[in-house]
Amino acid sequence: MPPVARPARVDAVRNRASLLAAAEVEFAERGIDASVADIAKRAGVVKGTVFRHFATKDDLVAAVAGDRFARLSAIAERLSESPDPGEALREFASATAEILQQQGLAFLRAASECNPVVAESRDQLLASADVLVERARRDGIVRADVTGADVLLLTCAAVHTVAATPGPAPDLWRRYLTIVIDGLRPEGASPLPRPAPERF
Amino acid sequence: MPPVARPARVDAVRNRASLLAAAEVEFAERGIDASVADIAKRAGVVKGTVFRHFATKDDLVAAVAGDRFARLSAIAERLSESPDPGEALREFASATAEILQQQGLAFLRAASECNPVVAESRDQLLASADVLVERARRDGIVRADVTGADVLLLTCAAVHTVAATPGPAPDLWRRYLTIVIDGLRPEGASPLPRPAPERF
Amino acid sequence: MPPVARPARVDAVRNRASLLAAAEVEFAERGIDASVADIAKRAGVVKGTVFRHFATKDDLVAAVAGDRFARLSAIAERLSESPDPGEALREFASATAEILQQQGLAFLRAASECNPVVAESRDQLLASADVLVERARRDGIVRADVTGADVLLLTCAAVHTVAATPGPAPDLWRRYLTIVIDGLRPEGASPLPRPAPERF
Amino acid sequence: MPPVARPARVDAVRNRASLLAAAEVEFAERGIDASVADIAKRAGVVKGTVFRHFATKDDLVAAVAGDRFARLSAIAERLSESPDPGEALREFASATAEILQQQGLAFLRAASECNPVVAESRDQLLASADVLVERARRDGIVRADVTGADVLLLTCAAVHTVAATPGPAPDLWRRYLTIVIDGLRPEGASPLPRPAPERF
DNA sequence: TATGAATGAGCTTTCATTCAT
DNA sequence: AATGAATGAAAGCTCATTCAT
Repeated sequence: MPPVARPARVDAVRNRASLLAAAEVEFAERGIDASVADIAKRAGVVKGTVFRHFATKDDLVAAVAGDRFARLSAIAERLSESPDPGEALREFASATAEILQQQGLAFLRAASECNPVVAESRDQLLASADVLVERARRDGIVRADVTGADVLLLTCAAVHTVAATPGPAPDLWRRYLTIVIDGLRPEGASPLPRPAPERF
Repeated sequence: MPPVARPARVDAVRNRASLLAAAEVEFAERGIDASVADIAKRAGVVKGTVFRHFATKDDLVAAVAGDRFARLSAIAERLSESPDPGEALREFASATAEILQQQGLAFLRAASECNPVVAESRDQLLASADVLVERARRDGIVRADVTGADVLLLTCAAVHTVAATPGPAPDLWRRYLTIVIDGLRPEGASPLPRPAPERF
Repeated sequence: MPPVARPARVDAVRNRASLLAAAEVEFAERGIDASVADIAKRAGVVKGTVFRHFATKDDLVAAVAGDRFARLSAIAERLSESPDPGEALREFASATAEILQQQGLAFLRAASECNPVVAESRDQLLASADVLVERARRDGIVRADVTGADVLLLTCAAVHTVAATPGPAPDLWRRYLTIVIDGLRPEGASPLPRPAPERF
Repeated sequence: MPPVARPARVDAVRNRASLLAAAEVEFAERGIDASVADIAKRAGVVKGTVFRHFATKDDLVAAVAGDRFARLSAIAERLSESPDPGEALREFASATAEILQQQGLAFLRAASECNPVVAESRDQLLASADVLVERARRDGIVRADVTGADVLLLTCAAVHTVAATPGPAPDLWRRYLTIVIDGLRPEGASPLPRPAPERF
């Protein structure tokens, strides 16, 4: 029974939370190149503490990015029980776009690329998306040869246009997501030249 | 027979070409953060030589990126006299995608953002795109509320999906460009929620 | 008995002191162009450590130079209450010369030129010198048209002769300071062709 | 008898002269750190040509500095036959100051320090100064224990004050040279604490 | 002999990571 | 568990000097 034991844990938990919150903001603002020092400063701790909680910067990236993917998976799961498959798919794409736009698409991509833990979260999301697309396809709302990966990639693509535009129009993706979803309609669809990717 | 002809320094010309080629590859692979040292190494010269040919790293970026935009503008100009406006637009989008995919989209964007010369090349391209879209619109091939900026952004977006996919499928963009262009058809088009951006 | 006392990082304090000492020597020997790498090597730390203690090279310059000027101002203030104004002025000039000689005149000048904080220290010294000269003038010890700036400049000048001489005669300035101060006597003084500078 | 021989020499001579002139200006303006590239540009040649005429930058420094010392030696020699020794000494000091001020004292010092050829020119000047001082001393115009080196060093010192002053007062040295020469009068001279240096 | 490109060591500064306290 | 200093490997860029033409 150590006499001076527990309170330290409370600090640690609070610090970890502060760090994640700070990292989210910094990564969103500065991208994956945000410096550990700035994140520490925003969290109100020193640099060394960052590395106690996250052994490398990459681990911190993974924690932030993984959380986003997990959040999206949860949304997908909820929507998979919605009565209107078409609306569910549209909502899923919008929610995804919103989060991607908020956190920075480039950041999330960089994160998944070099981190297996994040990659796994992302794969889970992919599975959820497949379910939603399958339901919409059965209802004749989207063309037959479209997959969950297609929808996710196209959503990323629509979000990407925001970053490529100078002025502050954070929801410009809505314009392009509309066009893209129009492009998925079965009527008069052109044949697609390449197979859908299995992963992304 | 000029007795004091300028030999034009064969090696200098070769080095400049090597540097541009190396920079293209490095920028494509590593993005705009590719280091001058790596570019020099790939070109088979020392760092100092890079700075003889391009006074700053930014000048090198501009040379690579500017060239790509110029190439695209030339293509657009040629296509603007094609008899089939719909086919011309599709070809333009494909050519654009091909070059964007090859060079690295993120790099080109970063280059235009912090380099006024590159930005100008890009603006010229935008003007050319507007002409092509205008012709296609008059033919009823694309919906009325779509602009050159829209088409360029959507093409970038389609290309972006390649970078977001792991396996080596360099022309995956063809799949998504098809979907996107399908989405531009006038028939049954959903209303677009945000105005088109003026610049990009 | 504070349970969480600040150890004050003994090694950090030692490193900071080593750095200042090393910088003093290097700046004295090589002038303001002494490299940060050499200073670090002499202090027995790595380059990065220098920048932890002094964010820029300029800050290090300012720390070394500012300290010297502050030391001189303190001496001037003490001497301004001495009962013998003539002796006080001579002592001030000697003390100034000693410090200037030790630190390297060119370095101190360069430091004041490009660093506002150092410039302020120097201006304060100028004010102190004016007080001492004013008192000596009232006692008829120096000619009427001489100012604090004159005395400081002439002291710098006397010190400068040491640097201009090859052999190791670090206090050669004493010889020339004597001549210069003799030149300030009121008796038989030649008219001075240019006004005294306001600053230096 | 080479058929295409001489004209080249004319070019070479002209280039050498241009280089010396350009170096004078650049060294005066930027000090000894003036870059070879800038000197070449001002002279209208390329960098490589500089090194054909002067094997190292140091040699170029030596050529410029040596010329100045030679010019001063010539003046001293002429003045050593003047009927008024006091006036001759004053004129010599003024001429010296003028040239030192024009060329940059720090530059000339740096030049003599690391270049034996310049050092020799300087030694010759020292001998000339000794003659002038000896004559003035015999006339009772300067104190007995003063040497040519003293006068040169004090002249340098007076000039040094110009560089140490911010505003553009290029002949401020006249003020301090007056004070310094007043300080050399035999009447009421304080004893000098250190022997005169043999070289400088 | 002149050219101007290539070289390579040097500079200040940044940053992820390690480690003594 | 937290601190904050030390580390060392980058980075972009400059410049005296060498060398092929």
